[in-house]
Amino acid sequence: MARFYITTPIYYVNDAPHVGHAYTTVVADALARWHRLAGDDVLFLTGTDEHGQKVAEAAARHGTTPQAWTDQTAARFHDAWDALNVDYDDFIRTTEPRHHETVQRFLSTIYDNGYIYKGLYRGLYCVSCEDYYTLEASAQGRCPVHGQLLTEMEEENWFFRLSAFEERLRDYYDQHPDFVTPETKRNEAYAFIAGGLKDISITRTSIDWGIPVPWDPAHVFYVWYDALINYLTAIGYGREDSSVATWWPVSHHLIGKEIIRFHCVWWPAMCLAAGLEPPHHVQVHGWLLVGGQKLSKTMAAEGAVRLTDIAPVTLIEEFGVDPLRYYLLRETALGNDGEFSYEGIIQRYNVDLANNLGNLLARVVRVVETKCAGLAPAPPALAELRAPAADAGARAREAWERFAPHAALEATWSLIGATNAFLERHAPWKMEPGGALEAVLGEALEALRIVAILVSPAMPAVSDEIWRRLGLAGSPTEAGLAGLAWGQSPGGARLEAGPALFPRIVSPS
RNA sequence: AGGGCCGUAGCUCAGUGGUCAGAGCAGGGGACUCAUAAUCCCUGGGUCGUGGGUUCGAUCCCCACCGGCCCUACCA
Repeated sequence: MARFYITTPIYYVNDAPHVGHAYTTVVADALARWHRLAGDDVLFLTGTDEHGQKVAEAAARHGTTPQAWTDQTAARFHDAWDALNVDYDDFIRTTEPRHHETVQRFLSTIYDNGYIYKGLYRGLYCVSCEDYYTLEASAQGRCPVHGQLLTEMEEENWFFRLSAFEERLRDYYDQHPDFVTPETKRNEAYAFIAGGLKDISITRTSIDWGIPVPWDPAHVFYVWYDALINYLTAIGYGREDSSVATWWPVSHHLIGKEIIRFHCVWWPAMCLAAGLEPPHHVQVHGWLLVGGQKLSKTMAAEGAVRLTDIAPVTLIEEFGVDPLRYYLLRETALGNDGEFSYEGIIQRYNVDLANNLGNLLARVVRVVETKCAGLAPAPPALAELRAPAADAGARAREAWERFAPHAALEATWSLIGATNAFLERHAPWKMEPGGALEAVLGEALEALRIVAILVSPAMPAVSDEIWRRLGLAGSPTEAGLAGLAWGQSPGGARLEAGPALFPRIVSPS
């Protein structure tokens, strides 16, 4: 049996869940659902990143402990994913004991292998940013953001010998051309490696909200160092090695483009340092942009846009869970930046969902009601829609397998379009009762049954509802990919009309 | 500031070293009335950011510039 291990980044708890987080998570969920549909053994992991200075400070500001603070803030994330019908298999929090254990094992191994040493971190510090900049990153000794003079500060830290892996990383990239997709992002990571790697500081003494360094308890690991390792914690690294052997070779990390360096350079190097193969695949996606500007905290603070303030729940209330999921998956090609707008959601909703899909179901069910007493005719074996259905299924399958949900949905909608056109050609509403009429309607119903399956990774609830209204036994997920084959409707089922699946949105605000 | 990605029809985006550069939506024309004023058919021709260069020939290759964005010890 094929296996599929998909991860999202773990989200930093200080952020409130916003549309950007939802985007990544929904994509991962849809991919996981597709693979389950295909009968694969799937492990879908998401979670929260809970260490670091910012968290400790936020907790202090709220007059509570970091642990109590993260208990609250982490809850916002799994609540959001529940609201979005995200069916994750595991939700990891970096404050969990299992994670501490794995991190210490993993980094001790790297230490034992000689890739961690003590050094002096010297950096230029910006008081306003509360952050360090390297000399190269600074604007002639001034903060690139604030323009103030930077002060030089230094700190004794443990360093990871990243520089030792330049050659091995290049070899790995050369031997695994699909390690990072899409190709432009791969090139970006590769160019960074080829440009030369410097050792990086991986511990802090200035804070204590982190995982202690086993061999030097005065230090805690820098957040990113412990965060990346969550992907191994969840599969039992250092605790259940057989599970690592099962899942690590089929691991897929879904990440946003801003964290390419961590996942495509640091992380594979860390794995190599620990004597582990790098992850199997990293899929990078772009950003949702609003009016050409990113949904960032900085912009929000400046009042330019406030979309990070848009909670997924707000959009769910306005459009429904599945329409939102559909929009996120369909609107932009994974890997590219995409435009995010209310107008865009409304258009997708009205055109793709209400007019094409919802209306198709409504018109077919209506004609069956009036002409066939509401009983579904079985599909004919010789059918015009058989080829378009097979084609849509094949294209959708190929698209999901190459992490292209937008293309999978586009393929699915080609079948919906073909079915609407088919109805126009035959005009069953004008036909006399009889075999010919039943054949036409049977065909249309069969196409809808297949659409219900194809649409299930993106819109699970809608998929189930279509299935139910078609009077079919079982469920689309139970039918699986085998259910895509033409001619499986038994016929004779009683259809249910029901209210509009997607009532048109008439007057957008 | 340095490194990187991107800039294609009104909008959102595909795409290729060379026959007329594509799709969806919007717009225009027609058909139909089963359906959520839905559906179906036809249609419009955009200096492929700007200026150079390489080439027999570039939107796709190289350089510069302009604009947007990402990274450079927060961050999908």
